[in-house]
Amino acid sequence: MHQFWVHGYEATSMADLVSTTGVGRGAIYSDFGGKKELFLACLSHFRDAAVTPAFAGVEAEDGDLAAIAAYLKDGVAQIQELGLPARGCLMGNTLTELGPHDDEILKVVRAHYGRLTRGFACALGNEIDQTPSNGQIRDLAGFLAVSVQGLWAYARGTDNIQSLNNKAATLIDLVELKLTSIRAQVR
Amino acid sequence: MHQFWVHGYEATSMADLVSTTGVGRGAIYSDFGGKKELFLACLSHFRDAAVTPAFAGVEAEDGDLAAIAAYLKDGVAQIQELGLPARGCLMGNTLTELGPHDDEILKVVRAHYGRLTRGFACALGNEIDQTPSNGQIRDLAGFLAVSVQGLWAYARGTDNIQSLNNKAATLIDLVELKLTSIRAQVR
DNA sequence: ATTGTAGAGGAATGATCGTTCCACTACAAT
DNA sequence: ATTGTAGTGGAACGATCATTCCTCTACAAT
Repeated sequence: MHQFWVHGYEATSMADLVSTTGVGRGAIYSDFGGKKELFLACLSHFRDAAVTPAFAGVEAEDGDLAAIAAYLKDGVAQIQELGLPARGCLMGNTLTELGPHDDEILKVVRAHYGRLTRGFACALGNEIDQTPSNGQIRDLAGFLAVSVQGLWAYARGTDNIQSLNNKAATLIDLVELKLTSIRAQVR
Repeated sequence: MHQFWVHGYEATSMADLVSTTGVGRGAIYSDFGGKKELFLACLSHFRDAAVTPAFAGVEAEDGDLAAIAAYLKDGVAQIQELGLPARGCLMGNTLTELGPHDDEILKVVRAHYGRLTRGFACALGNEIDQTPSNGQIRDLAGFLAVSVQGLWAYARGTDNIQSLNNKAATLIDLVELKLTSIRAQVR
């Protein structure tokens, strides 16, 4: 998975995968079928092993803005641990590289965006005691998903961890501001 | 340029470039030197022919939030004209694909992010009669650059123009809210 | 009409691509 | 000890990759 994550799909050869995983060519083809099927399996594994634990706090029943802030903060902290430049989000990287060219893969990435939006919407809904289907909440959640992906993409090109922290903090700040604005207008 | 823009660097072969441009192989190599040099020339051409005119309103002496909103609105309108899914931003696509792997290209993309941030900062500074070097303005501008790139990346995977409009409108809405908050705190 | 030159496009370079096949090894089950 | 099985890694497939070289055409300048 890491090879695809760092280098992308096209720039990763089967020889790379054999050498970095230690798994023989034959085994890869008999277990997965081919390069694309292996990649799809990596997307699933990324979803389960990387996204699910990182996003669990937001998706929790009692998720709130603090959970979203923690998700971002942990993400940036993890990037710092692993060293810059970062790998970004495999889903976001894949959307950029293969989104317009492979419907099967696009479906997976779209589902990821939907999941992010849904998770953010629930957490934001808890903040204002509204259902996540509230129009303003849905819009704000969708924007959050796009902005967060923009942040992870940006992380692939910067060597300044502080700029990442600033942008994450600014995002949370803006969302908080919007929430108080919504609360005032509801009242 | 379009070939790189749509398909990315790795997925574009010299044969593709020869057939889509109508320029002979020999001419490409004698004029540019090779694939990577041609790609760098495309990045420059993208900057001058696509970014500069689209971003001119924001970079103008009297740029303001309305100019930023117009930049986004025009961008989405152009995407709608050309049909979804969109091509995204060549700079953003390149950051994701090649950012961590080619320093020379990364330099160009970073310069683009710097340009966006600077343009946004000036326009936002005009809104609150502050210098663009104001800390809050700089942070907000940097966040704007990242969010906008996230939006163009998202455009590569959606077939719903309305969702793009919503996200762009939400971004402007949040920035406006933040500006009024800054104004209140300055007063 | 002759010359100079810029570009098109075919041929061929070695390298690498994804993929298939298969001989061989390692090891668990009986 | 024998059998069954899962996985390794080498050989080779045709296809395609970026790149170089070169021939031929088209056209402007003289």
